[in-house]
Amino acid sequence: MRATNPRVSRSRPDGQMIEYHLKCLRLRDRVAPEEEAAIRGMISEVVDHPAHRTIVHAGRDVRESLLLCRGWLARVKDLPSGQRQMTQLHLPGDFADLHGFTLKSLDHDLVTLTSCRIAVVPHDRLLKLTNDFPHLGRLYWTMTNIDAAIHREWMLSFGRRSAIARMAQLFCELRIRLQIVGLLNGESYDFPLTQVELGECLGLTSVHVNRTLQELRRLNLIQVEGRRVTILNLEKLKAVADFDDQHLYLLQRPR
Amino acid sequence: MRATNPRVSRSRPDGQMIEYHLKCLRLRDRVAPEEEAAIRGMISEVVDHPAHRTIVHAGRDVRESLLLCRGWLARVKDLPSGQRQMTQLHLPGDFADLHGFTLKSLDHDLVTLTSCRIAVVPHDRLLKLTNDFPHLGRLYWTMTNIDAAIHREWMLSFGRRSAIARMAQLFCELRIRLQIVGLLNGESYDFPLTQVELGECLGLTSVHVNRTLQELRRLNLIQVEGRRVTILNLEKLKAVADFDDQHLYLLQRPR
DNA sequence: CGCGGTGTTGAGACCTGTCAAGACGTGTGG
DNA sequence: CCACACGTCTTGACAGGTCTCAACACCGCG
Repeated sequence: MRATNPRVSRSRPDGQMIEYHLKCLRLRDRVAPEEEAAIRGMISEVVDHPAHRTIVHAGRDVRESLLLCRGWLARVKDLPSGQRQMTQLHLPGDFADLHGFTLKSLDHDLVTLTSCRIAVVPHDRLLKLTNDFPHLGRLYWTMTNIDAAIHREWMLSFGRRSAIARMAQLFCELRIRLQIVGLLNGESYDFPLTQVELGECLGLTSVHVNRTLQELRRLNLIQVEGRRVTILNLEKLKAVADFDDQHLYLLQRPR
Repeated sequence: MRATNPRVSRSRPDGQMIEYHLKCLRLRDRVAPEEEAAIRGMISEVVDHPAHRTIVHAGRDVRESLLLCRGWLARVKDLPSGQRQMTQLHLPGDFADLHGFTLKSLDHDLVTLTSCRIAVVPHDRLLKLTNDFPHLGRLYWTMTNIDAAIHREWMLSFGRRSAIARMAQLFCELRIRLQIVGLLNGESYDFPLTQVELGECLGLTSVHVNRTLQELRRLNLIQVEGRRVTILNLEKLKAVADFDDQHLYLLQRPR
C-alpha cells in the first residue's frame, strides 16, 4: 500500500506516459500493436510525488505496481542500526516494483530521489493482461529477471571491485540505461543523487565518495557539474570498471 | 547450453527427484494435484555431475533449466582480473537457472560445489507448462523474484554489514532454506564450502574468513566440524547479523 | 612418499571509515 | 535586507577493518 500523501497530485493517464517503458520492452522483444494497446490500458491513474518521499514501505501489502514516467526512484533497505543501502536505481521507463505483483509485499522501501511522475498499474489489471497475453507475461518476467541480473552485477561490485571501479561501473551502467530511453545527451546525463545518496548506492561513506569522485575527475574520466554527469573518456571508464554490458541483456529475442 | 562432460551420468527421472522442490513451492502457494503432475512431467532427464565443474557457462544460449535434487550449486561471476564472486548458493529443491527460461542466456556461470543430481527441464516444456497453468507461471515468477530478494539481502550485507555480521547472516539464511526442505538436523546442517569458497560467497579473502569463523566460534555462536555447521545460539547469531527473514517470503499466499 | 588442497597464524600495508571542522549556497523568517 | 539554519561539498588527521604475503601444519590421495 502506498503511503497516502496530501501533496500527491493525481491526473488522468495520457498517451505519452509510457513511451520510455515501451522502449525498454522493445529493446528486449517485439511488442505487437494489440499488446501495446493492452499495456496502455493497464494504467489506472498517474500520480506526482515530490522528492525524498517513501512511496512504498517494506512489508506492507501492495495491490498495484508503479511505472516510472519521470524522475528517479531508489529501492532502499535499512538496518536497525540506521544504515541504509540502496539496491537499485530506477529511471524513467522502469517498472519499479513489478516484483510486488507476485510477491504481494516488498522487502525494501521505494523512495523518490527527485520529484516523480508515476503511472499506477493495479495488480488485477496486470493479472488480466498476463492472462490475455501470455507473451507479455513472459516479457515482464524477463524484465524482473534483468533487474535481478543488475543486482548480481552490483554484488560483484560490492564484493570485488574497489571504490573507484564500483563507481565507474555504476556510471557506465546508468549511461546505457539512460541511452535506451533516449535520456543520454551526447555523453552527459542528469544525475540527481547527492554524494550521500551515491554512497548509499555504492556501499561507501559520503566522504569516500567525495574523494573517489575527485579521483575520477583527476583521471579525466568524468566531469560532474551541478546535477549532471559527463563522461569524458568512455573507454577508459569502462576499463577502470571492467565494465561488461552482458548483464543488461540488450538483445531483442523472442521471450 | 550445458557443458558436455564425459563424466556425467544420465538416468530416468523418478518420483523422488522433486520432493524438495515441491516443498519450496508449497511454502509460498498451494499447488493443485494436476499442477503437481504437470511439474513432474516437465523433467526430461536426470543427470549427475561431479563436484567442482562448471555446468553452465555465462553468455551461452540455454534451452533448459536445472532443478537441483541433491548437492550444492553456486552462481559465479568472474572479473578479468581473475577475482570471483558467488552471487547465490543453491540447495536441493532450487531451480538454479529458472531465469534462463526468459533470459535465454546467463550472466554468470553455474558451478557444482559438491557432486550433484540435477533434473533437466527443457524450456519448451516450461513454455507449455506455464501456458497450460498460468498460475504455475506466476508461482515460478514468484520464485525468481524471491531469488532476487535474496540478492538484495546480500547486497545489504556487502554494502553495510561487517564480515562477522555478513557471515552470520548467511548461516541464518541457509538454516531457514535448509529447514524448508527438511535438511536441517536439529540446529546443524551440512555445509560443504571450503573457506576459500565461503570467501568468494561473502566478498572476503579466505584468510579473513578463517579469522571471522574463529570469532563466531569464540562467541559460542556456531560450531564448525568437518563439513558441518551447528548453530549453538540462534538468537545471538541473528542479533549479530541483524537477521530478518522478510526477504525469504515464507508465507503461503495466492500468487 | 610426495603432492596439492585446506586450514591456520603472523606481520605489515592499504583501503575505507570515523570524526571534526569549515566553505558555500539556498531558503526562510524576522 | 540581514541573520540564521540547513544541506551539501570538501578537507585533514587518525583509526580500524580487511587484504596481502608468507610460512607452516595437516590430511587425503595418487
